[in-house]
Amino acid sequence: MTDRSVLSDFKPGDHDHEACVAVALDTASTVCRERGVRLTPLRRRVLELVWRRHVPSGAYDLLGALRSDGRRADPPTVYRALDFLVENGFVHRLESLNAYVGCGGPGRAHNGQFLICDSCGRVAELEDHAISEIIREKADALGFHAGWQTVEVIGLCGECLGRV
Amino acid sequence: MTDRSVLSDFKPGDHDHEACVAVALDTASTVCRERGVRLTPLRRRVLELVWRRHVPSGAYDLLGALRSDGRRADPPTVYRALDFLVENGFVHRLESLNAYVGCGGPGRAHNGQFLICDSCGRVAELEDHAISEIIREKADALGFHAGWQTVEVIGLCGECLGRV
DNA sequence: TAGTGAATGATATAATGTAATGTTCGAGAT
DNA sequence: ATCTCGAACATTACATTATATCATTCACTA
Repeated sequence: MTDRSVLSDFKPGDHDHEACVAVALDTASTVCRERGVRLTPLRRRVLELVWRRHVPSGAYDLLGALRSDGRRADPPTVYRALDFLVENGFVHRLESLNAYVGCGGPGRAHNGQFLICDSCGRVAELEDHAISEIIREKADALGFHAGWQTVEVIGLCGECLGRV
Repeated sequence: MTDRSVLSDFKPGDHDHEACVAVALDTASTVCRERGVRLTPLRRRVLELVWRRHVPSGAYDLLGALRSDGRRADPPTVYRALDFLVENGFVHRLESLNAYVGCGGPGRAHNGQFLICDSCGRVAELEDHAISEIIREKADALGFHAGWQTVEVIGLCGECLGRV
C-alpha cells in the first residue's frame, strides 16, 4: 500500500485475517506503551473483536461476544472500552451505522473518510487531504471553525457491484 | 443569497423567525401539491416544529411537542412524519446528532453538507458541488459506487468563535 | 504497605428506533 | 351518493443504543 490516502481498502475474502488482526493488536500495544496509556485485557479484547469481523460491530454485538467469553459485562463496560479505543485512534465510530470499525492507520484520533458497502457491509477508510481540506476551506469561508469532520459514503464496493 | 452553494447560513438571533417558518411551510405546501403527495396536518405540524426551533430537534422532542398540542402521539407517528419530510427533502437527518433540521433548499432528497456549531447548536447547510464531486471521484477511483454522502462538520460558528 | 487515581463491576434507566397489526380517511369510480 | 382501495394514521409492543451513578478492584508509587 503506497498510497497512504487509502488507509484500508475492501479486503478480499481470502486475505490473512489472523495476521491482519495480530498486526492491529501489536500496533495498538506499541502505541499505548509509547503513549503511557494502558491497553488492558478488556480493551485489547474489544479491539480484537472489532478487528476479527471485517464489518462494523455494534456495541451490543461486542457486549454479546464479551459475555460469550464468560466474562461479566454490561453496556458501560463495552462503551468505556470503545471510548478509549476511539480516543486513541484504534477504532472509528461510524455515525451513520452506530457501529465501530478498526482503524487502518492508527494514530491520535483523526478524521477519516469512510466508504461503506451497502451490500457486504465492508468498509474502506480514506484519509484524503484533498477532501478534508476543501471541507475545511468551505467552512472557513463562512466563518466556521471546523473541529471534527464526519464523512461517510454509502454505496456499493467494486466486488458487489460486479455481482449484480 | 446569491451563492446557492450555501443553502442556509447561521441565522442571527434577531431574524424574522415567523416569516422564516412561514416560507418553509408555504414552499413545502407548494412542492407537495406539484408532486401529488400530501402535506397532511400532522406532517405540516412536524415540519413547523422542526423549523420553529432553529437548532436540530430530536424525534422525541418533537413527540413531546405533539403531545403538548393535546394530540395523541407515539414514536411511529413522529418517525413516519419525519420519514416523509426527509424523503421529500424538507428536512435533513443529522447522523452525528440523531436529530432533524429544516432544509434550506427543499427539493428531492439530496446530499447536503452540514456545519454544526458545537456551542449554539445552529446549523448551516451547504450543497457544494466541489465537495460532493471530489468525494465521488475518490470513491470511484477505488471502484466504489457512491450512493449517499453524509458530510457533517462539528465546530464553532463565527458568532460563537467571536465570543470566546 | 498504605495511598492514589485509573479501570472495571454492578444496577438502573434514558434515549432512540422498529415490527406488526388494525383503523380511519379521502380521492376517484360507478 | 356510496363503494372501493390505497394511503395515512393509531396502537401496542418490543428492540436497539447509550448514559448516570456509585461501589469495588487494581496497578502503581511514595
